[in-house]
Amino acid sequence: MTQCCEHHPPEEQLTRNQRLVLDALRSEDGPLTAYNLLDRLRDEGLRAPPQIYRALEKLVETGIVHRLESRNAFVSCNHAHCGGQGVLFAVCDDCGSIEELRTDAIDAALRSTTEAIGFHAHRLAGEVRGVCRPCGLKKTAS
Amino acid sequence: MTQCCEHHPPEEQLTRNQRLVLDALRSEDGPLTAYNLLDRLRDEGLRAPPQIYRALEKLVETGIVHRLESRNAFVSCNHAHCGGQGVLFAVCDDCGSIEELRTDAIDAALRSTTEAIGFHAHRLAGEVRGVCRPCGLKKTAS
DNA sequence: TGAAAACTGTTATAATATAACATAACGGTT
DNA sequence: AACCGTTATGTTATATTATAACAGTTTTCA
Ligand SMILES: [Zn+2]
Ligand SMILES: [Zn+2]
Ligand SMILES: [Zn+2]
Ligand SMILES: [Zn+2]
Repeated sequence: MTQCCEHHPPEEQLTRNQRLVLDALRSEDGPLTAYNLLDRLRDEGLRAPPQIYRALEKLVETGIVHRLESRNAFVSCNHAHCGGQGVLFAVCDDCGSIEELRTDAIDAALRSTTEAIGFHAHRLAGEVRGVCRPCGLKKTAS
Repeated sequence: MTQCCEHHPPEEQLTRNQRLVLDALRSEDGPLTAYNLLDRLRDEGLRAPPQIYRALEKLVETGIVHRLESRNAFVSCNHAHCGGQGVLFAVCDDCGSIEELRTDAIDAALRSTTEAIGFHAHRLAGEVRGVCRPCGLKKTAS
């Protein structure tokens, strides 16, 4: 969370804009788009898209924040991603909720798949569509 | 390729615009963006983005074409995806080449990961970043 | 045949992201 | 302190990606 290993720069080194963006993402439990963030941070002096995108770029690079590709949105992460594990979201087709999964169980299978074609895998990024537990229960109830 | 099972509508049923877009994608070995396609198909009478996006929507829905999220681009597929297997691309960080992988080997691990949280998974969509075989060989050579 | 559904063409606009440039703050060296 | 390279910032303008909305046409099929 704070600093799990030598790979991650400590959060204290974040710049003002990076910190503002990160805090905004943390204070939200779902994903936010760059323009959502811009709206929320205008009062703090962030007025133009590049300011947001630059902060996001750095945060994503260090793995504190992930980009949710299918929605052009960003979420803060409280996993570690130390050894270079992947980033995988479970996205509910019914309610749109998302949850980040650990890829540990998948990594071995993934590796064998890529090795078969001589591809040297670094990390997986993906999304699983499906139905979350609450939505599943609602369905069987009805 | 043509029709592998009852899930896929036969390609003969594609409309003119869908066929034009599909053929354009097939004639290219890499991914194309919607606007790339628009440029290539202007002479065939496709002049506006919605015409391209609508065709793509249908093609992606039926699984003949995939969307490469990290690039906002589209690629034709020659796998089957019958049982609802996922869509997974290996993307080379060095040369940008892409290759579609089968997800069979990782489906089980994925399932156990999602079941652990009560999520009922339908299908995976993702990308593995890494280094492709040719680029790997170039590196060790140098 | 005749209504519903799907596809088409078109214009306009929304939403997402980056280029380019000028300035300011930071960090280490002399 | 003065210097210099690097990184971060603010700003304007623009590029890129995607959809809304509407009118007309074709296809499907009861
Ligand atoms: Zn994470
Ligand atoms: Zn749900
Ligand atoms: Zn495929
Ligand atoms: Zn390569």
